[in-house]
Amino acid sequence: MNQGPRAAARNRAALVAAAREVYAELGLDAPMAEIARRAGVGQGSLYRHFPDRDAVVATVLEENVVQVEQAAAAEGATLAEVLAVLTWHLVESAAFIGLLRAECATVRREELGRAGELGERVERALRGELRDRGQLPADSLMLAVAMVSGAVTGPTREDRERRALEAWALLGVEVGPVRPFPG
Amino acid sequence: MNQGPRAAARNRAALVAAAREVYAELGLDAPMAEIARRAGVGQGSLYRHFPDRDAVVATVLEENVVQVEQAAAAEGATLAEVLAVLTWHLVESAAFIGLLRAECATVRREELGRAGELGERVERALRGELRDRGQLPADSLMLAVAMVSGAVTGPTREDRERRALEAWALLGVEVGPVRPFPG
Amino acid sequence: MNQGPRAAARNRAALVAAAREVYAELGLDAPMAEIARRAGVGQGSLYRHFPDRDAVVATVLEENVVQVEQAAAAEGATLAEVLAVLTWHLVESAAFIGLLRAECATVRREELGRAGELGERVERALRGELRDRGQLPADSLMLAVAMVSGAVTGPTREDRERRALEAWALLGVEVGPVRPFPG
Amino acid sequence: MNQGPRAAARNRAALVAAAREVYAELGLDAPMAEIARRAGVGQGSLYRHFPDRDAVVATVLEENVVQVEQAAAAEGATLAEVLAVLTWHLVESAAFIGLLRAECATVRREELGRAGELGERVERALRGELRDRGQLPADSLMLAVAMVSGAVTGPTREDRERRALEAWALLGVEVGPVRPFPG
DNA sequence: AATGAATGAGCATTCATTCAT
DNA sequence: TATGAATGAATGCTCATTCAT
Repeated sequence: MNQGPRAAARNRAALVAAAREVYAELGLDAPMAEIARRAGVGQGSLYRHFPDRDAVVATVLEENVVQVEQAAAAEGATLAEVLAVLTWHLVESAAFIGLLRAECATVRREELGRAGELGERVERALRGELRDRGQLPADSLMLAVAMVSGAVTGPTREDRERRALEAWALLGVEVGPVRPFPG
Repeated sequence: MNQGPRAAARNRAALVAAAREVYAELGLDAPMAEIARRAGVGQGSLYRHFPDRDAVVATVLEENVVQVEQAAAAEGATLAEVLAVLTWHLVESAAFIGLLRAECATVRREELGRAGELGERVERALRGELRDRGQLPADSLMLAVAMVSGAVTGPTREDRERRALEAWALLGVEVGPVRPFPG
Repeated sequence: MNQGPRAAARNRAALVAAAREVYAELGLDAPMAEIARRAGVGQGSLYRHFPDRDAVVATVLEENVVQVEQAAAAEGATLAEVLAVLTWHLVESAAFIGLLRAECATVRREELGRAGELGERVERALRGELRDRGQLPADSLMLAVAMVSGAVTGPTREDRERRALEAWALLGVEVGPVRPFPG
Repeated sequence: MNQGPRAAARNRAALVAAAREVYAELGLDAPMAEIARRAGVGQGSLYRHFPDRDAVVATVLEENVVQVEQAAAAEGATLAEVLAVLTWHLVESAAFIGLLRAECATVRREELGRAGELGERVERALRGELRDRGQLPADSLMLAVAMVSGAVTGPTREDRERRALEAWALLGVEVGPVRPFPG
């Protein structure tokens, strides 16, 4: 089963994918063992790739954040499009919801580790899109994002997407078709 | 340290207060032992007063919900006033935030036990206030509450209250002075 | 609810009866609280009447033993009759089974406390009956009793009685109609 | 103290041996921690090897049962020889006594988990030996085993073996020299 | 004498993390 | 580098026993 060094990158990717799944299903305090199991690697390998639990969470969030940044950096991106990507990640990833709500939350702060930094990167990405097009005052944008994050609950993907869109509508903010980046 | 049976009611109250504090600081899955310790009683006493963890959570939430219901039932109550009471509890109680966000959440539902019922009681209380005065479509009210719940983060009481009020403002909903019930 | 000193004897009797029931249903390590509850008295009263768990067990067993002794002391008692009373108690009382099996058992000795003494009293009662009538060598009688005790299992009273009688039959020992003393 | 994965099989064996000892000394509801301690491993390791308490009990009993089955399956086995092996295990293992007595006991059944199945396997093994040679009616064989189980008490191995043999003698059943299988 | 609350040790079980292989 | 066993510190909960009333 040990496929040697060549498998290292593959294993890491499998771990991140497994972690994303597991966090979505069981929440952010899911057992580490479950992540390793679902990635098909030993627990030791998990800890070789990530020093501790926070590092896994941060890596999962990193991917969410990077996609939002990429969407924002894309040629001719509109705020509606960037928010659509952000919304897609909210719907998919319980961890991402936590990030955007809990940036400075009093609760479970410790579990989010580098959350502050990641939250700021989301904010920067959105601010860039906001120039001159604001449907919302710039300072309110992250608040709106937190509010939508609060609304994204429900057992199925569809429930969560519907609620997210209703929430944006209630804020009077237009959002493009919800999708990952690149589409 | 044993102050005898006379202290029973006092102990129960201390446990609820301690639980509220602990939930605010450590989240809803805080150790039971911490609640007992902070209330200054043995763990056994905690379990005498509450059969299990859910009962403690439910009791804490019950108090939040009852105040909202009372505010709604008060003579001449307006929606703004009821939302003000609800907002006060959001600001004070991490558990209450969880209740209003997670009513149908996919994750950790089990930790909220009777949450569904409590969430419905809040909804009923608010719907009663909404007749003929709706600044929001009735169906959107609970969604709006969830959104504001999502916004209520921050290390201090003041942070959280400010963010809550900004969130209501962003939704265009008027809210009275944030306070418990009765004032 | 406190009916004063006059109720003391009544309470004690209720506790013994409750203990007998509880031991039959839940085994000898049933919670003390369950006994008090079923007797309708506070736990404190249980501990006023009995210094500790062993004392309760011993008292329950005492009553079993006394009936066997009385049956043996009765005018014109036959071994078959005495064994019938003993068998009745085996069928009714899980604790009594334990006593007769575990007199010197390596297991759970501690729970039986005065068991040795009680076991000897049963033996003396039976030996008295054995004179000149022995279907069994005298030394084997207590062994036979232990063997029958081992056979008395089953979910219902009827199951247990049937098995007890089959066991005596297998040993070639005649037993009268199974009944308490006095009938 | 951690001797690494190589010790896994050794640890498992140590756990089973420790469990057997502990059950013999303290009964089937002995603390799990005691088993781990006596095996010289952490509690976590115990739970790695066995998912829960029942699994430990079942494993201990499984070994007893398997030896009886093997003795029965051996070329030219006689009932006396099979019962000799069964008797050896009764003398050694308090858990095995419990199994054979409690197959349908009303009390603590739950602690035996798969006991029913194991008890049936013993019965099948014995029935196979019984054909055409019956000193006992077939239906009485398991009752006789239960009876002997009831007789096997006493602080030392020698006490228990002597009482077991006396019990079989009282039933008129011939038993070979008490020994494990293979001898 | 009765009550029932309080206590705190004890137990099964889980899980993050370390480590020998 | 990968593995998965070992570890031991929590954690929820139970229960015998004590004690203020």
